[in-house]
Amino acid sequence: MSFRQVSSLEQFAERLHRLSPLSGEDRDCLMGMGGDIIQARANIDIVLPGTVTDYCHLIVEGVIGRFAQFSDGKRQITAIHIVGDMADLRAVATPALSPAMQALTTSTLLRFTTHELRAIARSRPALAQAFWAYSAVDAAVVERWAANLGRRTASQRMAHFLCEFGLRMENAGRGDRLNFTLDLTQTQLGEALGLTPVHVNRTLKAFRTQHLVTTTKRDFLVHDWERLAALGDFDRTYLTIDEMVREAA
Amino acid sequence: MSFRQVSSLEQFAERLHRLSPLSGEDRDCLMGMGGDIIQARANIDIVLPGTVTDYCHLIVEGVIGRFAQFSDGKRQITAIHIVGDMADLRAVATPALSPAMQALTTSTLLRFTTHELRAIARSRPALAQAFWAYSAVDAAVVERWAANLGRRTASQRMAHFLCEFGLRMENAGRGDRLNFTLDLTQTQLGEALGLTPVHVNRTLKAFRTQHLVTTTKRDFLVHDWERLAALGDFDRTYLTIDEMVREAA
DNA sequence: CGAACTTTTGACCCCATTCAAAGTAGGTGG
DNA sequence: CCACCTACTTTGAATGGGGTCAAAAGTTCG
Repeated sequence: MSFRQVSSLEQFAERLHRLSPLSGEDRDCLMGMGGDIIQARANIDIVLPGTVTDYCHLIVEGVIGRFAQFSDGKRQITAIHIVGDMADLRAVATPALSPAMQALTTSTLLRFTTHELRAIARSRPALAQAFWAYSAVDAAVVERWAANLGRRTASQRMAHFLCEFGLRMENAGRGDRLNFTLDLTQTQLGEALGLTPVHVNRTLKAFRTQHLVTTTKRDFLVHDWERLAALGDFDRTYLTIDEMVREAA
Repeated sequence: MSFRQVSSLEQFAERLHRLSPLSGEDRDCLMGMGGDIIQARANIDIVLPGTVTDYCHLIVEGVIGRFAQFSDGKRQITAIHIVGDMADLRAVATPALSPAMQALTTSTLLRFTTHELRAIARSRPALAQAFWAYSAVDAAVVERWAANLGRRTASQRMAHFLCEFGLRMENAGRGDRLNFTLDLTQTQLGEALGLTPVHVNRTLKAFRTQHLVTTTKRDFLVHDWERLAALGDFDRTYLTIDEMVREAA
């Protein structure tokens, strides 16, 4: 495996460990998994809607989106994943429920079989526990996002999204919450926010004129995090859960 | 324990078993759990937003809603639970992430400690596996709902909701998909659908004049399931996963 | 039988969509 | 290096779905 692949797998292991302590052996067991490398250009579907796959996907490079598709062809992106995320770990628990996924930028993934993951979960209870906890955090993020989609205006959704994405990029070691690359087209952003591309554009423009953020190409510079977080009603708790979980344990 | 309490716990055990086979002993272990009885009238919060609880809640009677609350006080209901549902099982994996919950009607709950559930999950891998699968199904339902909130019109959301709720009532043995009681106020319905009470009313009125459904008080009678499902882009797959999971295994 | 919720309806407004077109890269081949 | 193509961003004008405000008509229950 290349450095990048090992490194993203290590990130995943580290995240699991923070959620639920793993022994050195548990960790070795994870790192010893055999996976296939998958490359995908932007807008390529990695898992088609309605498909049952026997794989889980770890993001090595790029941005990928989980989505639902409607009969009119429209898509709603329900989760965004970046380096170090295992995008569809819950498929280990219920293979019939693997979500549809799409590469949003040129991406590299490491693909593992649900079979292998289930096997190591069976043999190592600490890993099983950590996997479940990881899925639970993912579910909480989606739930929070559902709330945003239901009740909030375009700028509130955008603000929340920028806060969340910035923090996650920071956690993944790709810039910080005030300065990161959000390499999506405005159409893709619209599919995540439940807005039309046109309105995404207008919303961003408003943010710029209010001096909330500056964008050069797709690099975002946040000028006033407090104001952005207030606007988006952003509560960092649900993202920094790793720490809370440890305290509670 | 009363008949009702035992019966709802059995429903929960049965559901787990369909997701991931349990032995008789696993089942006994579940049925042997000690829980507190909780009663709550409509609109009472069972778990306050932002609270960390050490409990999981099984619905014995009534309808309860999981929700997120915003700083302006508005709420978005992210999941609805009825008899036999364990509403916040994922709290076993991550106690810090127990969602806020509210009784939507007068309800009876059976409350278990996450500690006890975690203990039996640790001692019985089959149960741990089943718990994870149960949480995964819950997450898939929430994800589907997020998609609806993001991209669909009021009538599409309503149609989808009625289809889903009807099927779940049928599965729980409370009427069937064409004929069930949806005992929520239109305000509560609005909080689930991301709509104002006024617009919920108008949407229901439209359904009535189109002869999609009839409502007497809060009893719903669906006249044309096919049309309702088509309107809501309802895909039953994600709810009848129990069967699919068994085929895949 | 009155007080407090609900459901229903009407009138008006606004946020976001739709439709349309111009401007701006980025990339490819001649 | 320019011409051209395709994809993305930006802006304008008109439309509409759902929100807001307000009030009346049912219900439920003490």
